[in-house]
Amino acid sequence: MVRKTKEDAELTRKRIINSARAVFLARGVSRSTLEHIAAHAEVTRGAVYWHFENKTEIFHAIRDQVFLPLIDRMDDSLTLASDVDPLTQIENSLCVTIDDLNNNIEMRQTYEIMMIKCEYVDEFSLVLQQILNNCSSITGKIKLAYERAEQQNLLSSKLTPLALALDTHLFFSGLLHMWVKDADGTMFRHQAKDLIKSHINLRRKQ
Amino acid sequence: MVRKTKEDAELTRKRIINSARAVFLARGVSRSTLEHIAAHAEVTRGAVYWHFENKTEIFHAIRDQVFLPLIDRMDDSLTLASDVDPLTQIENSLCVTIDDLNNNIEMRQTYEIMMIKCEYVDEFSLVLQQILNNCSSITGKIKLAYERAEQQNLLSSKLTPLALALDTHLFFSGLLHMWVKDADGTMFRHQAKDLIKSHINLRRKQ
DNA sequence: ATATATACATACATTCTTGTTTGTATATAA
DNA sequence: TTATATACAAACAAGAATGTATGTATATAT
Repeated sequence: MVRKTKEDAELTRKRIINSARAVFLARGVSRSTLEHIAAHAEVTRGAVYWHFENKTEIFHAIRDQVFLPLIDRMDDSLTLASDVDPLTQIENSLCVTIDDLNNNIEMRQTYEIMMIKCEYVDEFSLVLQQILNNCSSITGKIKLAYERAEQQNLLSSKLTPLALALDTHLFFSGLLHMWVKDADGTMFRHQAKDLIKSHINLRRKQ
Repeated sequence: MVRKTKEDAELTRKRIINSARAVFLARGVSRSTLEHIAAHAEVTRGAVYWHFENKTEIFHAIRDQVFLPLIDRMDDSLTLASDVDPLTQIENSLCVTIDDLNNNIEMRQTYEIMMIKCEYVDEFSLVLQQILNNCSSITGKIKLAYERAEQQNLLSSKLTPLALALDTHLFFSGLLHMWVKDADGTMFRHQAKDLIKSHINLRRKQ
């Protein structure tokens, strides 16, 4: 029972990726073997080696599946014209990400893998650079929103839009890390949106 | 040349720990073998197995060496009576941690290992719980400082001390993560203290 | 209809890594 | 002074994990 149709093969590929995500999450990337992944996908390592060169390539496939679309959406929600004020726009874009984490299992698992089930050495260390690049990109978008807020006289503080954006970005970065670590949800997950609201309210005039 | 004196043995133990830190940093915890660590310490695995049961125990030794004293100091700088105002006290305690990271190589390397060179699965997953516990402890201390600031009418906002403390903690958590990832220092390390100042200034009246 | 490339499964060889066991020189206790 | 425990080194055994090589049934192209 071999030589499937192209659609079958593509399905196998996706099953391998999904299995790898589950295995990475349960055992960590390093301790996950291609045999584990293959077994979970109900194929042999032969199939895995056919579709991927090695474990690293599977890792990147998982990452790209979640993060490539994510960046675009983050961009959109901060850049697109909107009827709400810029501060609410920032608040919403952060909340949307939290919603995504809550609703999208693949995204939640991928975040967890990237944050606490992966060691950034050797082939993985270049991912760190990508993360830093995304950060400055996102910070830039937030800064633009704060500049609009400043023009509309919505800000309470004398901080520059850049300083506000960096502070917001660091806040959200910390929130995401804690969100992931707080698996039972009692400490951060249940109040994540409230924390975002407070963070933005701190900037609002009055 | 065996059977050293007790002082020699303790020295060997410390050399193993220091070597493990270096090896963990370079190769990640998972890819570091006891042979790597032993070779770096210029001993054999026999010595490693004499002093430690396995790699996990070395990991915890490294962690304890840095984090046990750290918690106390963080406590002190926030709780002890001081002549500066509470907001400056918070600011200083955060800056001190940044100074520590800059000056204390062991601490810097340990942070880097814990944050991006370790997978929190199996035996390591209970560390996550410890981290969360530390977080709520630190947040509690910051909250107390904000309460004093509120009593002294130093705060600009209508946020509760708890909300302010959580926001500060998440900000600092994000800053530490970015500080570690920003290895060349161009993005966060060089302006870490300014970011802290801005964060606190946002809370100051006027 | 036949040839070929595809999509795997199976088998093999090699390298790591670990844990344990054994050996041993020497501080140290008695 | 002798016995014993200490602080390792060295050797051993076993299992994992990886990559590759080989086999093969069947879509698909010609």
